[in-house]
Amino acid sequence: MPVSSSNPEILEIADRLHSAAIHLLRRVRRQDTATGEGPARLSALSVLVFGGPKTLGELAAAEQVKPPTMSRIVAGLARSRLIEITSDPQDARRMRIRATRKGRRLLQKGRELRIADLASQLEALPPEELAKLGETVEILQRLMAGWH
Amino acid sequence: MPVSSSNPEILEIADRLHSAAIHLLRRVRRQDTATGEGPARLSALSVLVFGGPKTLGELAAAEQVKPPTMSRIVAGLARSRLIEITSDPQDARRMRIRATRKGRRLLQKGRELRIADLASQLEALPPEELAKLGETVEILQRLMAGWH
DNA sequence: TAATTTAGTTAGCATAGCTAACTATATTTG
DNA sequence: CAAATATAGTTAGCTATGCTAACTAAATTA
Repeated sequence: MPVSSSNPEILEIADRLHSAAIHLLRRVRRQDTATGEGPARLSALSVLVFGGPKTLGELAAAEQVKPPTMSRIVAGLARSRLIEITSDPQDARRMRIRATRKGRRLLQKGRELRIADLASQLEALPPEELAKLGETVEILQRLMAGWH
Repeated sequence: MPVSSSNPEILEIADRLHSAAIHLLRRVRRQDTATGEGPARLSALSVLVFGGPKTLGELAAAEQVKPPTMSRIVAGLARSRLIEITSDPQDARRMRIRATRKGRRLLQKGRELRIADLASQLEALPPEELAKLGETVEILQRLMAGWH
C-alpha cells in the first residue's frame, strides 16, 4: 500500500498530530531531571514496571535498540539498584531482569510529575473539549494497539 | 494551583494522552534513519526551516538545550552543508544561522516519511473517527500554543 | 576608559546510539 | 555422541548529544 496515495486531508491530520505529540513530550520531559536518571533508563524501567520481567533481548526489542545499547542501560539501572538481575534456570545465557521496589517508586514519581504537569495544563480546556479529548485519545490508543 | 488537586478524570486523560504521544513518536522516528542525521540535528534544522533564521542562543532556547550543546549541533549541520552561518553586522558576537536549500530539502524528505507513515496508519480509522481526531488535534494545538 | 554583561567556544565528563568481534551456552546434525 | 551451528549477552571503540566550568571576544554601562 503506497503511502503517497493518502489523501491530503489525512496527511494534514497526521501532520498536526505529529507536531502536537512533539510539543507535548518536549514539555513534559522537563520534569524528568528530578528523577536523576536519563531518558533511556527511565524508558526501559517503564517497560519493566508496566510489562513485567524481561530478558535483555526482549527489553532491547521493546525499546527498539540493539543489545549492546541495552546492555549498558541495564548496567546503569542495576548500579542504581532500580532493577534486579537473576539468571534463567532453564537457559544460562538468558538474564531475568525486573524492577526493584526502589525502581517502581522512582518511575512512579517521575510519571506523576509528567502527568501532573500535563493535567494542570489540560485544566484550561472547557469541559466539553476535555471530554472530546478523552474520547479521541481512546480511539488513538485502540488504533495504536494494533501497530508494530 | 497545586497540580495534586487535579481531579482523577483529568489525570486519567493526561495519562492516556502522554502514553499515546510516546508510542506515536516512537513509531514515526523509525523513518529518520533514512535522512542520515541524528535527532538533535533534525530537530534544530526543523526550527530553522519553519521558524526562519536564528542566532545560536535562540536555537538553544527553542530546543531547550544549553549553548555548548547547540554549538556542536550547529557545527555538525554546517559540516553537512544543511545550514549557512553569517555574522550579524549589528553585533559581531551573534551568528545568523539559516537553513540552506539542501537543508530544507532533507528536512522536507524526512518529514514526509514520518507523516506518510503516520497517515497510512490513520487510514484504518473510520471517517467519523478521523474527523473527530482532526478536530481534537486542533483543540490541542490551540491549547499548546499558549504554553512555555 | 574601565568594569561588566552578553554571545559563543573549548575542554572534559556522562549517557546513549551503533557495528564488529568476542565468550559462553544451547541446539542441531553428521 | 561429538562437531558444527545458532543464540544471548558483553566488550571495545566509534559518533552524537547532553551537561558544567572556564575561557575569548565583543558590546554596553558606569
